[in-house]
Amino acid sequence: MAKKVRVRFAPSPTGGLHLGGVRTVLYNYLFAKQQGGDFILRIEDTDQSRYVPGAEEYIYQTLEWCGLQPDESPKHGGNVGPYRQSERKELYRKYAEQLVEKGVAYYAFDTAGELDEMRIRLRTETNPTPQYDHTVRMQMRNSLVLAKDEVDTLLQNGTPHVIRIKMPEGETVSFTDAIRGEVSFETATVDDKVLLKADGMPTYHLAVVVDDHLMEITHAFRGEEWLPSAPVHVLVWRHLFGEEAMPQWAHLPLILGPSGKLSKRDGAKYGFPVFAMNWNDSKTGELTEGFKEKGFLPEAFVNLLAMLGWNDGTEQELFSLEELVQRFSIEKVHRGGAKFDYDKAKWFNHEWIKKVPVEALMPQVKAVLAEHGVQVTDDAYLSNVIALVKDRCTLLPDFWEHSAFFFKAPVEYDTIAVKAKWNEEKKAFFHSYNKALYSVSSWDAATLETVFKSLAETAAIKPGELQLPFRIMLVGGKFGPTVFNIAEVLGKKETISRIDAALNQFKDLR
RNA sequence: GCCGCGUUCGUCUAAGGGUUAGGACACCACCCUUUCACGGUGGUGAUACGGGUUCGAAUCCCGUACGCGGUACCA
Repeated sequence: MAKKVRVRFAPSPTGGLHLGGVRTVLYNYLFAKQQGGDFILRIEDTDQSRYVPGAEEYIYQTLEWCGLQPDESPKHGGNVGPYRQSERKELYRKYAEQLVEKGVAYYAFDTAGELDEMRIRLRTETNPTPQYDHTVRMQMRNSLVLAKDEVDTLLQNGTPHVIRIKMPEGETVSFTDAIRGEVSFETATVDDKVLLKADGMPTYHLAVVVDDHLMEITHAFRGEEWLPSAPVHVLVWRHLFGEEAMPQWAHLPLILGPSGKLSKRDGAKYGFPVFAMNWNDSKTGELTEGFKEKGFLPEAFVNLLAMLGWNDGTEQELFSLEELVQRFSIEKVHRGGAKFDYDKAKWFNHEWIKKVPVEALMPQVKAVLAEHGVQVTDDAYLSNVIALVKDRCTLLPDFWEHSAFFFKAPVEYDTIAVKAKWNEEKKAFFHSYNKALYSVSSWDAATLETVFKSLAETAAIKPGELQLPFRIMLVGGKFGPTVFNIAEVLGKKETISRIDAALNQFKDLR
């Protein structure tokens, strides 16, 4: 029987989650749920200097907003915790030392200064960034060159040191990536990466292997930026737990901005968000806008992210999270990076606003209106309004522009537009229409239109000539849904009062 | 520099030896609508380049170019 599928998303809490990060979460989540497996959130906070307060909480909130809840995490608990690497610190050293004993890793006592010195000394035109690798390690201060008793003394004296992996020289390390197929590296081209830092914390390279093993991770999906260090991870797996126990790797393509790599700067420059939610950096005081606050629906956000680098082979583009869980396949994820297109993103949101039921939009539309000082008390009224205008809204804040007149009677009118069509006959028509409205049998768009048209006929005016003035009376300008629908939603009292008010405004028009 | 990964309309992508290279966004035109949108119909528009393999190549192989990533006691 196959092992239960377990995947993880392992961010470091250093800031907001951008598009690529959330998409990595999404693909992990989709795969786990489809396979009936577990989705684990592990916090990789091994670099204390980069830790940003609030970043972890931000991650939970983002996942919650997107509907991608982990089964296990520092917050949700689980059987293989702790899920924060800083709290697992003590457990990594023994694995690193195990590697030293096997002769595949070594102690290195070089100071930061000595490292710098080496990099400067060896720097040439054709080798601008010398690495700590097989060509230089024998010139450095480490347990490979120092006598054993000297090393022991240094260790006993608590001399600061790291543990580095000893990359073999003439070997080819290869593995199968679920997206890219067989990938291979010459070990001689990879440097002796630090596995355990001087402060006792593991680097990513050690922690990812140890934790994936201890947490029984079966599939490891991560960004393509990790591909170059994959051979290190394969080797650590081989020596610690056996390569056959290694998770199935998949390196996801990167999401690019309009000018290459996607950055916060792109967002500022091109006017679109790159983070899932607003991120307020406590260090810089800088606010980076999020998709949520920009007015995206989580359904749309998830949908557009899923389609950025994956497609099921059909022409379907609109998928709910449930459908994605059903249809997702890691093999169909693309190899190439995808440039993010904000226009397309907005299209997804528009489609989802149209698709989602009115009730689901109520709280969010209320919030939008509240920002403009409108407190909605009548839910039934709001629901009618939303039903009438939702198809016209691309982002949530658009609801204001498209429905403000339902909550505030016009104060200014597009009199220029009225003027062209205004005369005494029409004025008379509206007086009589308004009168008729008092006693109309049923207040619905169809009836209002019938009465409107029959009165127009009596007055011998083409209804079309009257609709524009009517519209302007109700909303103030040349916009909005069908005018009779507006009147229906507005209600009898309000409609009549708006006609009166407008007639009063138009009386000097000539 | 070196290592790795990529490359189909402007963008996201389909087609994985035989298709007039399909769809979506954006753009343009027309239609609908006596408002503004939505919507509908149609259009412009792509296999990076050069070799090879093959009866036949977007698809397989090699090279080149370009892009991206990595090259930290960061993840």
